[in-house]
Amino acid sequence: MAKKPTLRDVSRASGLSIYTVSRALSNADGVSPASRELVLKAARELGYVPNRAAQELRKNTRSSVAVITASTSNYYYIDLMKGIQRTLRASGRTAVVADIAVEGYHTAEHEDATVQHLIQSRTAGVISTLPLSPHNTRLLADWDIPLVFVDSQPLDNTRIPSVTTDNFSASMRVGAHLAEHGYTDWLFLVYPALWSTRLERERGIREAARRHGAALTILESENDSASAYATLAAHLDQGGGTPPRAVIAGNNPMAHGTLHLFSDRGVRVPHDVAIIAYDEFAWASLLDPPLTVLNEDSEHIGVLAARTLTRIIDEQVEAERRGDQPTPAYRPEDRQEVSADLIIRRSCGC
Amino acid sequence: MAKKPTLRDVSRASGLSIYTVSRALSNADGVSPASRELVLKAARELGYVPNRAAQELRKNTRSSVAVITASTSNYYYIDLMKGIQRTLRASGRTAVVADIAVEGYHTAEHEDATVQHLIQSRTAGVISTLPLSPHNTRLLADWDIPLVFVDSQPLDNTRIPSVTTDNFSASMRVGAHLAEHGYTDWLFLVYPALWSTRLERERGIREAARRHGAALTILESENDSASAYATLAAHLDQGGGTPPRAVIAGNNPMAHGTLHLFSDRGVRVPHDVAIIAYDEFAWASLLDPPLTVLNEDSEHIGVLAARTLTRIIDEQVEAERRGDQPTPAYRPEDRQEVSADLIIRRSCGC
DNA sequence: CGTTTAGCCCTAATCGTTTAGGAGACGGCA
DNA sequence: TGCCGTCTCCTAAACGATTAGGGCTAAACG
Repeated sequence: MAKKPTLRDVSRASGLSIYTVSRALSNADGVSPASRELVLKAARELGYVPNRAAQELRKNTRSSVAVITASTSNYYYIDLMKGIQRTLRASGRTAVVADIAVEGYHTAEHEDATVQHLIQSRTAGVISTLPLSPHNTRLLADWDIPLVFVDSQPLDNTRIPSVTTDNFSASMRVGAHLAEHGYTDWLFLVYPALWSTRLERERGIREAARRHGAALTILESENDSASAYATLAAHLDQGGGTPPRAVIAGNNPMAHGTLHLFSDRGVRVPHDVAIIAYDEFAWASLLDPPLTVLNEDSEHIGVLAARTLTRIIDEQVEAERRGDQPTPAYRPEDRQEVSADLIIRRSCGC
Repeated sequence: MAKKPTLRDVSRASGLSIYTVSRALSNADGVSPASRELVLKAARELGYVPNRAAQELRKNTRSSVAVITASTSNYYYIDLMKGIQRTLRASGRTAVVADIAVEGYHTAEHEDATVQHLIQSRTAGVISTLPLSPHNTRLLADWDIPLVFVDSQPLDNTRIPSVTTDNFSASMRVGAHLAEHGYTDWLFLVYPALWSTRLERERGIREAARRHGAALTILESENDSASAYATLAAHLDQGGGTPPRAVIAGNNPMAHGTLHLFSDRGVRVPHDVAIIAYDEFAWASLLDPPLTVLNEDSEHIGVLAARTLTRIIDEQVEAERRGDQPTPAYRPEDRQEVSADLIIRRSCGC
């Protein structure tokens, strides 16, 4: 098509003014059935499709919500996104994912650039799986862009809504189970604290080790399978200490790296070393051995997050319509916590 | 913030005209260093962020590319997206995924709605993992939106770029390997032909069965793990025929359903039945037994698709700048085919 | 018959940018 | 001094939609 048809073209073709065309197409009243018919026919024949940029500019609305993640290769995000997408679809909004990590690594500059980008496009709302820098959360607040954290919380700001797992209790449960098996030498392989779930998970595991009198080593790796593999391998090779009796894998990539290493080295699970991992996923039950896993229902978490976000956005546009301040209205009950249970399979020794 | 700062505000604050402010911020020349400094300072103080909708409207440009998928729960898409995102980032564009399936099911109306949505937002380009309806491909063409297919091809249109796997040869390779093991009774569990890779895969398997004199049953299921499980279970229960000696799982969800069923029923793999699946994924080597798999490098496919798409878009904006027709320029060499090799593990009986 | 009311439609302003077409100042040169 | 470039900056017109405010016509009412 040489030139894309605009309202003006439909107006010309139908012999009615731009105003009437606009009203007719948006199904508003003040247009006679005959004119409406005329307009629709002309629009159909021209293949007219409204220009969203122009609409958003004029109406000062926006239709998409951003989900901030880092390293989406974690399968956990798939289910999360599924829940978010499903919930959002109902309200006619779309979710776009903004991956904050470049080549797997998170940098402050790139976080800043991403947030800047979101503001430029005047995003309707943000769901973040990472605690953003104070500067960036403030920036979003300045622009009245509602924010919901999932599985993460900025340390300083307790007002912003979030959906988190009760990782402390869950971790205690993991520890208790290991203790039941009589294991007293644990290794906790974790990702960096940038992903803030790390904190509560670590606190819970530490507390469990203390209560059950287990020796605990904490090993930190980058948040991907290859790093997990390498870090754990280096630790084991380093000799000195005996290998642990149980490994707790902090998330999906950690579990993958661990199992991979043990498989390569012929370490038998759970005979030589037991494994419990965080985050259930589709293939866990089909692994060799089936993986004992802490199950947080990430799809459900996605649904909850998307639901509170849409509510806040809806209230916001309502307020704007009334001429009130469009500041997002956060409520105390918007901070939700869901629990996680242990799915016991074979890798723990059961 | 009560009112979001606009160019006009920066203009007022700096005492310079909107024109000068715009030029200064976009780093164009025709602005004295002193004025530029003034503008930047004012913009910084006000916290000015340009409004993308206004920019895109005025400049008639757009910055995001859409990836059309159905049922993203297939892990295959993660790697694909990774490749796409990585390539796109370099050119300053963003990828948004448009999932065409509602609750796992594809409908023509929803495909139409999605394409309509993409046109409304004047997407810069589209990468589709599904062959779209002729109507929709024509619509995108009418709006001069470049299109690249990955692992799919519309039946009628051979002009549009695509990156596909040589599924026919790959399937022949699968068949040959099964024959080497001496299996003569195969079952091919596949997803619907909506995902057009199905066609070549089926053709290859059929041809292989013919050449090696194997009996072949083809079983179609919906494209998700649960359906695969149910369909296969029903087929086995139906009795009459003996269970097959080898199962070929058409993709990731099919493999998951199959392994799940066999695991539930105590069918030993590969002792009782051998399995080969399409599409390598991170956990394949850690399954019980390690899964023999056809490896198409989906991240690489993503890179190739994104690369040709950006090239076409760039040429398009260049043409537009010159005042030429902005029709996307497709070249014959934009139809690329990559090969896939068999990763032999244990599930085939090796 | 004059006045009101309702229904339909139009003109024109507006959203926040970019940019074509000049205008003014200033220095250099004949 | 007069003329001409060069720099710098400005005014105003787009881009494609929505919508406030008003005008016209015809029916309804007294």
